[in-house]
Parts: sequence; structure tokens; C-alpha cells
Amino acid sequence: MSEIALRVRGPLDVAATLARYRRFGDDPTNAFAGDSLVRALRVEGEVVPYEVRWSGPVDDVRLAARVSGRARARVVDAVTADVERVFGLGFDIDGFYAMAKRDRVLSPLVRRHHGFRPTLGSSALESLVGAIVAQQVNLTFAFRLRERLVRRWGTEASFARSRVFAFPEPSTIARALLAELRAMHYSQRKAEYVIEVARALASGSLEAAALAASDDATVIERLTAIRGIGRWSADWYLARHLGRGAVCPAGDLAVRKAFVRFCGIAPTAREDAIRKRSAAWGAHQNLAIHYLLAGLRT
DNA sequence: AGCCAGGCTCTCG
DNA sequence: CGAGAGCATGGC
Repeated sequence: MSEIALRVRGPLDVAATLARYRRFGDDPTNAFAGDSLVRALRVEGEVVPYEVRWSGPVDDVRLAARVSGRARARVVDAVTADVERVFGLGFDIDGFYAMAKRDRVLSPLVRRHHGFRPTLGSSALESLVGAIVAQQVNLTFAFRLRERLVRRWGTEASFARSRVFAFPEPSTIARALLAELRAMHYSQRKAEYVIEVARALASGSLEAAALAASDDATVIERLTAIRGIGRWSADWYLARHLGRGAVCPAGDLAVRKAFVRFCGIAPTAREDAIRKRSAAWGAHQNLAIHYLLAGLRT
């Protein structure tokens, strides 16, 4: 058994941060058991299940991950990176709070949701599929579509008594049949989009690493060139996969509602009006918007 | 029963 | 460009 300790800078409310994975139904890629979470990663073609445990108060959380057997350096790195994504450890929460405390809109929200962080999607395919299934439909249904895809093409693994799926690889989805997705209640369009995105990733015409190294505008340009990925999906990719700061998914229905409620924006306002209002938060827009959305749920 | 859901593509003025 | 239609399904 290998134990990996993780460093948490700033407050972390684990329950609030992970709530996203439980809000809309069962998530086969995240197995919760009390104060632990089991996930499975793909490392160099191998599926590696791991467990994270947390303890301590919001302002001093301790996180530790465990992998069975003696973990190689590559495994340790991959698990560390995954935990950092899932728990949103890369965000500059303290810098954001310093700004938000002096902000009329944000100050009550950061008080109420102290330690909440956005959680980042694990892989490019997972993030893009997540966006495609959520286009236009209610999120409970979207989660179901995702769940069926994971159970059909993901790889099941177990840690202790928890069973969990690693999200499918692009090459697997690239070979999937439209009819199979249709049978899972994907619309014709969604089925086509999912397969096309998987093919782009599998063939290398779309490279996750290249996107991660590109600036925001280039990421939007590359992603929206793919059929089925519009501005909304590209914005969420920046926000919830790459963890970029100066991002505002202004086309999002919930984001719009949040700006109406908390910022006094007109319900009929155009996207650019929302972007303009959001720009005041500069490099902290991603966090600010996640706090607006959190406020919307209360 | 009917409206709506954390959009996207295509077409047409 | 901006507007409008079509997509297809489930939740409530």
C-alpha cells in the first residue's frame, strides 16, 4: 500500500466541492464511502484505482490518497494530479477571497460558502462528453446519459469494497456505434457529436496537451471548430477542465439566472453584457461565477 | 399535458 | 451579423 499526502493551500469544504458529483444522480466514476472517495485512473494503459480520505476542519483539511501495492512514480504523479483536479486544489482561493471580501455581490457568498471550490474534469474526453450530454437538456437526464456511456465503455475497478469506473478512452468511444448510443437515449446529434469528439482525440487531430498549453482564445477557436462544440461548451472546458481564471460561460442558462439575481442584470441581457459585468472580476471570474451558482442553489 | 431544460447547427434575410 | 427552426428526450 502506497500513501500519498496532498498539500491543501487555503480552505477546502470537501462536501460542498464534491456535491456536484452527487447532485444529479449516481456517478459511476466516483464512489463515496463516508469520508473517502474512490476513483480509477488510466496510467500508461493500466487502470489504477485509488482512494482519497479527508479529515480536519475546512481551514486545515488533510487529504491523503492510497494506492494498493507499491506505486511507481508515474502512478503517484497521476494520482496527485487527479486529486488536485477533483478537489480544485489549484485555485487561488485566498487571492479570490481577498478580492471578494471587498465586493458587494461576492462578499455574502464567500462567507456562506467558505471553502467551496470548483471541481475539474479529469480528462479532455470526459469534459467534452459532459458538455455534450448537458446541452439543452435537464441535468438529471444529462447525468444519466453520461452514466450509461461510462457503464458500457468504461473500465471497472475496485478498491477495498468500493467499485468504480475509469472513464472510457477516446479510442473506445471512437469505435462505438451510433445505434448503441441511440439505444441509450442519446439523440442522433448527441451521438454523432460524442463519437466525433472521441475520434478527434483518438486520431490526434485534437490534442489535450496542446489545448492545455494554448491561451483561452485559441482553445475556444480549436474547440468550436469541432461539430457539436459551441462557445458554451468551450467556455466550460476552460473553466471546469483547464481551470482558467478569466472565463465567463455567459451563454449558460444558470449563469444568466445568477447574474440576474445577484448582479441586477436584465433577464433579456445579451451575452456580451454578462461578459462585461463579469470582466470586473478579472482573473477570478471562474471562481466568482461558481460562487454565484452556489448562491443560486440556496 | 405541456412546458422547459446549465445548446448547437443550419438556413435565410 | 441576427433571427428562427429543428433537434429529440426526460423531468416535473
